[in-house]
Amino acid sequence: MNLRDLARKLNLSTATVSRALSRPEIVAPATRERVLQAVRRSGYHMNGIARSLRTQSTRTIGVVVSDIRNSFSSSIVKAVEDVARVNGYTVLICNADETGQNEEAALQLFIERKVSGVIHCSAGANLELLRVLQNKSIPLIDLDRRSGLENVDTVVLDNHLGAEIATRHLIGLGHRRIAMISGPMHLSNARSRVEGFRKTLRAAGIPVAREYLEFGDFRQRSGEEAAQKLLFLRHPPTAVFVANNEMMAGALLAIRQQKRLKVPRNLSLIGFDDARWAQFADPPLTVVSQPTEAMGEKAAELLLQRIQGETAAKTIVFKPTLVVRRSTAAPERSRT
Amino acid sequence: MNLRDLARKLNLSTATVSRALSRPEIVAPATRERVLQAVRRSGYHMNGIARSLRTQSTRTIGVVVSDIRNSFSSSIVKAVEDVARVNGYTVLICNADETGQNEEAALQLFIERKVSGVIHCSAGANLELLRVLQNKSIPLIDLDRRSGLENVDTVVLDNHLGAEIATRHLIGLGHRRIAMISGPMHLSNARSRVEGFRKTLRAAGIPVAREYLEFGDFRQRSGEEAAQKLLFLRHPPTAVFVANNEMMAGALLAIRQQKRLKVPRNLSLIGFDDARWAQFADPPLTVVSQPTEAMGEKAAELLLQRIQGETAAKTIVFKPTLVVRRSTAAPERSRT
DNA sequence: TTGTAAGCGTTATCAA
DNA sequence: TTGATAACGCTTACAA
Repeated sequence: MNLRDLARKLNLSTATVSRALSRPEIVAPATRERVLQAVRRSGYHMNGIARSLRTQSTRTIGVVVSDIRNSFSSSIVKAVEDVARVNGYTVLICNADETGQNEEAALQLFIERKVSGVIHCSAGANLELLRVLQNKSIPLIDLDRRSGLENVDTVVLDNHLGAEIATRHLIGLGHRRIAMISGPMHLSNARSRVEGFRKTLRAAGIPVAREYLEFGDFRQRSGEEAAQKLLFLRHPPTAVFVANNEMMAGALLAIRQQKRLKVPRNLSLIGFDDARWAQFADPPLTVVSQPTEAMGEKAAELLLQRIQGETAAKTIVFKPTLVVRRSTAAPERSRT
Repeated sequence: MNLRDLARKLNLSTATVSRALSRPEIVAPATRERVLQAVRRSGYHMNGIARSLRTQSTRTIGVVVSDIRNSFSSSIVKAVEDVARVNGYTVLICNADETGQNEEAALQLFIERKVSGVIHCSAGANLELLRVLQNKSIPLIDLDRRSGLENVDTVVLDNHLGAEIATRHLIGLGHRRIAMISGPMHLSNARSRVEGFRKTLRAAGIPVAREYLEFGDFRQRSGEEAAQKLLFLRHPPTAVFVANNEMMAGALLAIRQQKRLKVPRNLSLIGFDDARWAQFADPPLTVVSQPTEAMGEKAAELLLQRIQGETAAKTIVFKPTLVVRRSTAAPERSRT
């Protein structure tokens, strides 16, 4: 059942039926009703593919998230979908699973599927492919992680500040042996967090020991391994700043294996991103919180503006806040 | 840049170029190479919309999840996407956010977008719309929750058994005042869990008090409210079985507000679905675990088979397991 | 207000 | 092995 069949049944032209459905106001009320009734009765459904081909518009926005199982991504997806929905757009979601290759596959897909715009959290995809999108003038938003592309709308957290807040909190508590479990340095957010960490330590006159800086890949497993190394150091740190929530889960796992080790008594722990479980954890986690949903919303809004013709590339930077719970405390006297 | 342009540039017909790209083996090696090179050079990308229109196939599978922020959904999405990818399919995800209306909107969208098949976790959508899909012979899988449709592929957990396991665990510990926070009764999984709970209590000769059965909507907030009611009962329960992880988060919030109340000393708590955070919670949560990823994979595989012509509707039932952690214990002597 | 007909970018049929 | 051409189902000039 397509428009033609419907038109034939009603003794109308396909043009009229099409108009009755897409722009009802320009068709005579009587015929409009006739068409609408026939649609209901016959169970006709528009072929969106055909329409998209004809109008050269899919009203779809492609989203690549870095890791769909990370609650950060869920929040982003939810926020984006919500604003897309009210604007009559739909969302095509792909999971990069923290690998640039998957991200590239997703972008490739978006090109073929002719999405109206793309929101993407870089997992390290090649810039060339992103340039292709730009050349095809597919609006693009960098979210959470800067791709390195010039002249692109960007929605990020002030990661440097986030790391600074975390580090200062630890220093303020009296820690001097402070370690960090960072994300991979090819990601902008990881870089900023490391930088904020380093600068803050230096500003406080605390040397940044090489062995106190571990690099993971923002996934649980790497957090576990990094924590393990840190714990077995000759002079283990008294506090660890973990740069994302997945790695924090891993770190918790590693720490739990050392029966003797109690957080925060023997080790303070501060995380990045206030996942819902952070407050339920044992102990409740002190974290740097980011306004995840707001970031997702903003990205979607920016993208929609771009799609509607806005040309100036904006960069929006959100501010993190410190949420003090019970995983951080002053270091033990005995160990200092 | 489209096929025609490319063909012109190469002095070939569009037909040949098309073939060189879609079925390279039926075109002369020399021309094939020529085409492939031109594609690389010119940065040509297939128009998937046009192809879909022509071939009447989108190779897209639509997924409606009940609540994208629930980690259960993330796992499903990840699993489905993974098997879709290796089979050359892509995934269109929609979030029902536990409301039938959103679910219906998603299904409507899937019809228009001509998805090859649908996996859906019912949030209570009208059966009529699902029948429309069936009439259009769009393969459909019920996942986690039975829609009530007859003759449909189904992938579910043995929820009755899950509730039985949970309840028996509590009874075995010595509890007799056992409450349950259930999901909404219009969802099949909620119904089965309540049924399993009731039957197990009855079998143990424990009366099922009306005020010990609270109904939420599978979201955090409702879990919090339900727990609150339970806690303020004249004779509060000594154990609570919470029917999903979101409501468990809410219950934890409510319980935490009663400073005096310690889990499991004064109250045992058992959850449903072993979300990653359950093991990090304070105390680590005893839960009924379901093989979430396996369920998602199976659903995707079943759907793919259906798309490829399989006609028999299968029902796959996965088995839950008990994961005992530290949120359950024998009831206090003094309160019994 | 409605109808005619072209065209969106592919693939598939048939003929060369 | 390749080419000419007709679809796929819609929207939109333009004409009536």
